[in-house]
Amino acid sequence: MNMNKKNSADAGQSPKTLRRRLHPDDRRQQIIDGAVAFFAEVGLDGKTRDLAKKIGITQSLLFKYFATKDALIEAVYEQVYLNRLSPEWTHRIADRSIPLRDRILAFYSDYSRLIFEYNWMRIFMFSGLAGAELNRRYLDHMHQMILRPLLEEIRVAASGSAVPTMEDLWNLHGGIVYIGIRQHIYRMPYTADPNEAIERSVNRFLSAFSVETA
Amino acid sequence: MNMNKKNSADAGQSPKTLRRRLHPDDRRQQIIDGAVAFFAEVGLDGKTRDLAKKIGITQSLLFKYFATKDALIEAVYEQVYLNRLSPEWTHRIADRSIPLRDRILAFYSDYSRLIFEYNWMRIFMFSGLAGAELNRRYLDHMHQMILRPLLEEIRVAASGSAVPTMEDLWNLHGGIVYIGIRQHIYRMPYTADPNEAIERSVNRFLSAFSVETA
DNA sequence: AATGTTGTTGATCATTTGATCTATAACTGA
DNA sequence: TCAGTTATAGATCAAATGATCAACAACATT
Repeated sequence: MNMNKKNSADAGQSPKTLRRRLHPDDRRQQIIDGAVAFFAEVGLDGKTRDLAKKIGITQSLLFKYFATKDALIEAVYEQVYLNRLSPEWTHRIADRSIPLRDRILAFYSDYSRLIFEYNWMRIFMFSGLAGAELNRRYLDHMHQMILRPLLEEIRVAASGSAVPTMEDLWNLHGGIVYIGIRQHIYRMPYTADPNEAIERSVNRFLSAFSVETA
Repeated sequence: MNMNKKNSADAGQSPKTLRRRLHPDDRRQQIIDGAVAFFAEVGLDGKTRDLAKKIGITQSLLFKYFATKDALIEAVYEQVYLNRLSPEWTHRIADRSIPLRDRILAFYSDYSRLIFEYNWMRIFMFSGLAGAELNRRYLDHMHQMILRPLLEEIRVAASGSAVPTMEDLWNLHGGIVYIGIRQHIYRMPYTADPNEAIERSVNRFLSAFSVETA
C-alpha cells in the first residue's frame, strides 16, 4: 500500500512529475513571467494555485521565491513598468533639427508598441483601478517628460493664432491610448492599422494649430 | 456560561442594533445601490461581508435578496447599464435641421454626464476587464447607434476632399472618454472644464474635414 | 559511487469567504 | 392587546486560499 520511496520497481509507472531543478534565478524569472501573463489575464485577485498550475510548479514553491503574494505582485509591477519610458525621448522630442511631425510620429510609433501590448495594457489598468502608486508616478512621468516638452514644441511651431493647451495634448494622447484599450481591455475586434490611425490623428492635431503637416 | 437566549435581563445593555424592517422592494434597492458604490470602489472581487458592513446590514441578509453573489453583480450591471444610451440620440444625430457641430456637442454634453460619473466609469472598466458580455454589447451599440450615423453625417457635411473613417471617429470618441478614465480610473487631479476640452476636440475634428466650425 | 547541498513537493494550518439555517423581533391585522 | 407573518440577525458550514513545514530528490563535488 505504501507507494512512497523507491519501491515502484514493479508497477513501472514513471514518476508522474519530472522534478526539474532550476537555477534559482531562472526559476524566479519563470515565475515572474508566468505571473505577468496570469495576472494580466485574470486580474490581481488571481489565485496562487491557479498561477502555479499554469506555470507547472507547485503552489508552495511560489512562496519559496516570494514571501507573500503582494511581494510577487510587486515583482510583476517592476517587470512591467520598468524601463518603459525611455528618458531619451525627452530629448528627442525637443530636437528641432527634425520636423516636429516626424518627432511626434516617431515617439508614438515607439510608444504604441508598448500600449498595444496585451500584458502591459491590462496590468496597467488593473493596477490603476487598484490605486497603485506606480500608476500615478507613471502618468506624472508621462506628463512631465513627454507631454510638457511636446506642448512647448507645438506652441513654438504653431504658426497660426491658435495654440494648444495641456488638456488638448492629453486629448491627443488619450485618443491614441484608447486604441489599446479597445483592443485589450474591451477585446473589440480590431482590424485597422493602428499606425495609420495614429498618423491621421497627429496630422489633424497639428493642422489645427497650423503646424505644417505635409 | 450559557449566555444564549433571553437571560440578559440583568446586564441591561440595550439592543446594539435597532433592527429596522424595510419593505423588501426598498431593501433590495438599498442593497443594489450600496453594491454599485461598493463594487465600483473595490472591484467585483469585493467581499460580501464588507459590502454588508458598508450598507449596515448583516451579510446573510444579502443572500435573502440575491441567491448568489453573481446574481447580485448582475443586478449591479443592470442598474448601471440600463437606459444609458437613449435610442433617441440616433435620431437627433441625424437631424439635419440643426448644425452638425451643435448636434455633436449636444450629444457629448449629454453623454459626458455619464462617462464622467465615478460609479459608471469604474464598473464599466471592471466589467470590461472581467470580459462581461454586457460591455461588448454596449460598445457595439455605441458603434451602430451613435458612431455610424455620426460618420455618415460628417461625411455628408464634409466640404473638403478629406473624409473621416470609422477609426477616426473612434479616435475622437476615445479622446473624450479618456478624460473620464484619467479622472476616475487613474484618479488624476483634474481641474479643467471637461466641456471646454470636448468642444475644442470636436472643433479640431470637424475643421480637419472642412465642416464649418464657427 | 558515495555524500552533501538545496531546489521542490505534498500535506497541512489558519483564515477567509460564499452560502445556509434557525431563532428572533418588528410590523400587521383582528 | 395579542397572535401571525416575515424581515432580519447570529451562528455555522464547507470550500477556497494564503502561507508553512518536514520530507524528498535532483544536481554537484569528491
